[in-house]
Amino acid sequence: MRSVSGVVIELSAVIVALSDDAPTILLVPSEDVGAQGLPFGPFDPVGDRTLEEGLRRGVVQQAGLTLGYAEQLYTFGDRFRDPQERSGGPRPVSVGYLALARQGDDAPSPRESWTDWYRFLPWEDWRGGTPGLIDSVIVPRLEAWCAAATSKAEQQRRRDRTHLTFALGDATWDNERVLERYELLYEAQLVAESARDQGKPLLGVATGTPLAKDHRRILATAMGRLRAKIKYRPVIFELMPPAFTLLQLQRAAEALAGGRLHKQNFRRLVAHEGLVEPTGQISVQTGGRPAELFRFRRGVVLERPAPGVRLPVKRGGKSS
Amino acid sequence: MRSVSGVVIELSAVIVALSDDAPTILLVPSEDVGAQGLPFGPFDPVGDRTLEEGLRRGVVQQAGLTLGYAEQLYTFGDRFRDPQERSGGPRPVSVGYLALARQGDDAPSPRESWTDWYRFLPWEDWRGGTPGLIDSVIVPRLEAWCAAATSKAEQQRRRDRTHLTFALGDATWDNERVLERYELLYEAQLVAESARDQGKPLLGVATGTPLAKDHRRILATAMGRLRAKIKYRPVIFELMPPAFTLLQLQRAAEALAGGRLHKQNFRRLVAHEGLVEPTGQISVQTGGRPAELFRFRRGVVLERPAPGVRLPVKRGGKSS
DNA sequence: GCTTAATATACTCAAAATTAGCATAAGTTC
DNA sequence: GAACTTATGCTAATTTTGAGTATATTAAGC
Repeated sequence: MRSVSGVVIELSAVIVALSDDAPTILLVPSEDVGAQGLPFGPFDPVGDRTLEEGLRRGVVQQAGLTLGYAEQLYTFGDRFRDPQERSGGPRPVSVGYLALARQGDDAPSPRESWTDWYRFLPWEDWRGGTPGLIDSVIVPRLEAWCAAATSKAEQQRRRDRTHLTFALGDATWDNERVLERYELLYEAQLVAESARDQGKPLLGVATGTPLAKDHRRILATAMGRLRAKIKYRPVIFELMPPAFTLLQLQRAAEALAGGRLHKQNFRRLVAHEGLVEPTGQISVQTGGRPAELFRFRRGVVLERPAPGVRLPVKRGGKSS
Repeated sequence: MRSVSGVVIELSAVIVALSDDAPTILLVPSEDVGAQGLPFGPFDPVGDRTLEEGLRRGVVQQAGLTLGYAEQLYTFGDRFRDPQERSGGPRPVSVGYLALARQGDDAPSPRESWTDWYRFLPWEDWRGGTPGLIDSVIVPRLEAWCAAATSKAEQQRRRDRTHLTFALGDATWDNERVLERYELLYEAQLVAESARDQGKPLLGVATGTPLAKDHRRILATAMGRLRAKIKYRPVIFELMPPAFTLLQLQRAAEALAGGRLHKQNFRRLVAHEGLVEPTGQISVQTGGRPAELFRFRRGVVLERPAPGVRLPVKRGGKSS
């Protein structure tokens, strides 16, 4: 095996916390003009025993934050994922991580900011119904992109992909296909990064706020993974305070999943799975009848094969 | 950001194919004495546009095989994952991939061999009931390992982990926790790699056949991922011939999942989900009533949100 | 040609889970 | 006290699952 030089391994993190009903991510200033980026740092093959250890060290250094839960997401190595590579920089390969933090665990220093993750992927938030952006901008421009294909076969492939990921026709919206949607918008030149990465000017309106390098792609990967994971592992409790009401838990699940849930069924499922146990205390800040406070029941992980919050999606209905 | 040298990126692949009722993986000779290894090659930051492209190029070079389906699994970077690192080698970071091939698509050259993957993780195959190895070797030695913990708290943690992953007590066997089981056995010194990686002699019997470096860990990751994936993506058809009987499909699912399925319910689920369509032809090589031949129905991916083979596990029952 | 064995496939029936509510309880605001 | 919130209990219709039984169609042995 010949040794290859000119590679640099970066470790980047999507650090998620919940602030009221918004899932937020930690961002830092970036070298890219006019864009923020994810916190990241170099992997040190001499000092770091594992990749994850390097990530934790780097995040402490860059953001002054000590991480709790962290899991590896994906390794991003496409050429020119960092536009700087064009001007002769080394080939950066980035190992992306998803990390969860409780809001207020550490106060971020002024250089960092927690930002609603739907600012970058606004089409992913269906809590208030279909996002207007989809009907007004995304669908028309995707249709144009489909029609612009050179061959009939390619046209059909584009249509299938568009319908599948954006739930046109009779397909249903799959909240886990976050990355597929971002990649489609990237190919169809609907996000600012497509033009930027090719060094071309942007045509038309871009959707969502761009991030540095390929960080929006990493965010999309993280969102998809987290949405999948809350269904079979109790990771949502890493984001909750030690005690919470069932409605708070529901709002958290809705914030991550990007859709509304059926309240009575949600509480039935949560209770039935034994995910939580009552603390005996009562919350009075509800604005209505006081609610019982619950805590995560650690024992579930030993009882159920795949403990997570089930998501009884609400379709037509009126009750809240 | 300071540039760090002394890192080498490797791309390794778990290439799975089905041979009769055995899932097999492609292995190549390894520098490690007495062990085979996964095919791998270096990532070339100059020539390879993407990591996956590098993988495909490397696999063609090393194994003469052209890959169909491939997905990234995980990036392995623990120190001393390659024992050679101790003697001053560079720090190897390996991006692991899962790839699927149809048996017979390419004839392997004599240096490679397709080998039953349960040879390396024999405790994962429950098709013939609980593997004898678990009761005879694994459970007794894991119990000794639990008892050997220094503190009561650590003892309890080890017991919980053992019960959860190996389904002792009232826990149920979760066929996706392949990696967790391997890592437990590694920590408990039940696999040859634990001693080898510490440069110590092996105490007692080792379970399963070892592989080079951390390749058994990569295999465990691949097996867990594939077992999860067949349930929500139609990847199993990448391993099947173009036309097959429902029993052949069931045997394939059982081989991957490592357990028996309920025949009547399996066919009901497969038919109900619209995963397959009849070809109109009949297979005569059944040894009984001839079976209808089916093919994968590509349309499903556009209709169902998560099309995959459901696995109606068989518990007590007698009917085959 | 008949029995036995294998496999394929159709159909059933009870239990469990899900969906989509209604109804009532217990507070706050004006 | 009326109107409005939110919490929580309960239910009826439907769908899905689990675990079969029953029957069909072939091959092999005698």
